[in-house]
Amino acid sequence: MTVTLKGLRAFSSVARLGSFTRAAGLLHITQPALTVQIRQLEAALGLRLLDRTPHGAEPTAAGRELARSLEPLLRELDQTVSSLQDLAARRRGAARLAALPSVASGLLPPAMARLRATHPELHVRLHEAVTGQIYEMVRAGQVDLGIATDLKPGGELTVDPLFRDQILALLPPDHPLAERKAIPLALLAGERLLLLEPDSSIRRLVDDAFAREGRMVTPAQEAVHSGTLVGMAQAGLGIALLPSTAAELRMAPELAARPLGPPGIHRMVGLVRRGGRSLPPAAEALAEALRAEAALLAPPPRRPPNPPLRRAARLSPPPRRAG
Amino acid sequence: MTVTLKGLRAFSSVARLGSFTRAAGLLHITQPALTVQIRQLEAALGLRLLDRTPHGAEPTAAGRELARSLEPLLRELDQTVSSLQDLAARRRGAARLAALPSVASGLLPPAMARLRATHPELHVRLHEAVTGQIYEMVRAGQVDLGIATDLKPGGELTVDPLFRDQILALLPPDHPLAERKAIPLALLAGERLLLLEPDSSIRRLVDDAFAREGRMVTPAQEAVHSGTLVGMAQAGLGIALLPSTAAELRMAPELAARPLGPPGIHRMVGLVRRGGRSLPPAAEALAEALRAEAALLAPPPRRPPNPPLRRAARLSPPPRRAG
DNA sequence: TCACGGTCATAAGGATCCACTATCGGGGTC
DNA sequence: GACCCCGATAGTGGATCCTTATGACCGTGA
Repeated sequence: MTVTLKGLRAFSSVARLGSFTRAAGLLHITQPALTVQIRQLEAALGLRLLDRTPHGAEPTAAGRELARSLEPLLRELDQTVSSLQDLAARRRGAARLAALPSVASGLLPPAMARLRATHPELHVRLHEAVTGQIYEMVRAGQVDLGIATDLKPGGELTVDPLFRDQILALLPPDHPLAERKAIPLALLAGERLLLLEPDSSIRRLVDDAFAREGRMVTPAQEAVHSGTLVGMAQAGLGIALLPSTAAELRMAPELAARPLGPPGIHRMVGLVRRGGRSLPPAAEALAEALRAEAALLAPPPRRPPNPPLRRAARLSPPPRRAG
Repeated sequence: MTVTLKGLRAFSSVARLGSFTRAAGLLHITQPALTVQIRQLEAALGLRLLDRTPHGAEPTAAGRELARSLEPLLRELDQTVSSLQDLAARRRGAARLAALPSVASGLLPPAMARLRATHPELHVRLHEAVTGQIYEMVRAGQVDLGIATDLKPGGELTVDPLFRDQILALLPPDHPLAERKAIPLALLAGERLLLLEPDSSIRRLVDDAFAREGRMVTPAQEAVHSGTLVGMAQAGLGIALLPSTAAELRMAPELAARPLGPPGIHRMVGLVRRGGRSLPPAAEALAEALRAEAALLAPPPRRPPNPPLRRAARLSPPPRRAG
C-alpha cells in the first residue's frame, strides 16, 4: 500500500503507450503483473489513474496530471543514477592527489598516461607537498590519496607501500668519486653537497643517514627544487643528492649518478589514504595505475599478497572498518 | 538488484542523520533491515555510498553527490503524490459541468452551496447549454459532467436520472384559466403563449406535446431566457410555459403557476457522463451534491437501488468498461 | 450471427523478497 | 576491563510479486 518506483514507472509506461499489454512488453513483465502494479499504485494514491477501454487504457485527469509531473522526475532520477554508474565505472570523476615533488616528476607522469589510456575521462588534481603536509591533507579529506614516504603515521591514516628508491649522488663523470660503483657516506662528507631544503623528506633522510654515522651535514647549497640542484651540479658547484626516481636526474645525462653506501640511503614511498574510508572510483583507478607503474621499477616492491587498497566497486564483502 | 524508492529514501535518511540506527528509527524499521536496504542500493549502483565508522556512517563522495541530487527529487515526488491525494480527498480540483439553463438557475445553486459546505476547496466550472450541446461537450471531454434531459443518447454516454419536473403555465391570477388546478393543452392552444426559442429542450417538449394532440404551437412571443418570458407574463403579454424547477418562477410570486394536462408535460433530467470513464473526484463530489439536492424535490426520483455513478475513490472493484 | 483476435481482469501457485529477532565483532569511554 | 553504542550477520516467518491459465468483454469480418 505504498508508492513504488516500479509502480510509477509502470504507470508512466502505460500512460505513454495507452495499453497495458504493450507497456508490459516494454517493461519485460506480463500483462497481469502490470495490472496488479497499476492497481496497487492507484490504491496507494486513492485515485483512479487510468480508464480501461476496450482499445487499451487512457489516463484520467488525475492520471494525466501525474504523468506530466512524473516524466521529468523519472528522467532526472535515471540521469542521476546513470551518472553515478559512470562514476562507478570510472567513466567520470577526479582523483585528488597529494604527492611528493620527486614522485610528481618521476612516477606520476607515466602513471597518469597509463590512467588516461585505460580511463580517458578521469582527471587528476595534483597537489605537490612534503610528507607532513601530505599526511595532513589526506587526514583532512582535502585529497583522496597521498604519495609520501612511509613513516607509519598513527591515527586514521593507512599507508600501503608503493616502491622503494634510493638516494643517488649526481656528480661530474671526471670526479674522482665517480669511479666507484657506490659512494660511502664517509667520503661524501668532505665534498661540497647540494641538498634540498630541510623540510624535504629526502633532506631529512640524508641528514638522518649522516647522523647515524656521527656526522653533521653542512650543505654547500640548498634549494627547493630538484632541478635547481641538478643545474648546480651541471655547473660544477658540487655533488647533488637526489632520489633515484626523480625525473630531474634525466635532465643531465652527462653527469654520473652513483648510489651511496653501503648500506646506502633508501626510502619507502607509499600510498596514503584514510583508513576506514573507501576511495572514490577515480582515486582507486589512479592508485591502480600508480601500483602498476611502480611494479615496473626493479626490484618490485615487497607487497602483501592482497593489494591493501580494495576496489570500492567490488561491494561484497565490504571493506572492514579501520583497524 | 534494482534501485528502489524505499532504498533511496533509506539512503537519504542515513546520509542526513549520519547513523543507521537513528535513520532506522525514523523509517520505522529495524537497523538490520536498513543495513540490507543500503547494501542493496549500493549493489544496484555498483558504488559504495556510505563509509561505516565506529560513530555511525558518513557519505562517500559518491554518496554526497547522490544525496544532493536526491533531496529535491524526493521532495518533489512527495509533493506530487500529496497533491494527487488532495485531489483524491476532494481537497482540490474543479468539476467541469455543462447544465441546462433551467437547472443552472434552479437545482444547481443549492447543490453548489451544499458542495461548498462539505468540500470548500472544490471549484465548479459551469457551461450553460442546451441538451444537444451538453451531450456533445460531455462526449468530447470538454466537461466532466452534464445535466440534461434524459434522451437516452447512444454511444459512449451514460445518463443517470436525477429528477423529474413538469412544465407549468405562468399566468395572471385573474385569468380565467387560473381557476383550474391543471390546464389542458386544448385550452392553452387558443391563448397567447410565451415560449423559449426552438433550440431549447423545453420548447421541443412543449412542441411535441402539442403535436401529439394534433396541434401546432404558434407562440405569441419567443425568448432565449426564462426571465424574459416571466417578465412578459408579468406585463400581461400572455402565458409563459416554464419548467417547475426553474428559479425564474420565483421572480413573479404574484403570478399563478399551474400544471398542464392531464397528462401534463414532464421531463426527466439526468446526469450525463462518459461511460467507462471514471469521474474526477471533484465531479464525483458535485454529482453527489446534485443527487442529494434532487432528492429533496418531491417526489423522489425513481432510481436504481445502487447509485449508477460509482465513487472513483473506491477502487475495488473498479467500474466495468463502457457498456 | 458466430467465430476470432484484441483488450484488461482474475485466480492460483511458487519463487522471491523482506523485515524481524538474536547475536556478533569492534571502538570508545569511564 | 567492563560497559555502551555502533553496524554486520544469520535464520526464520510472512508478505510480496511474478508467472501461467483462464475469463469477460468488445469490435470485426466472414
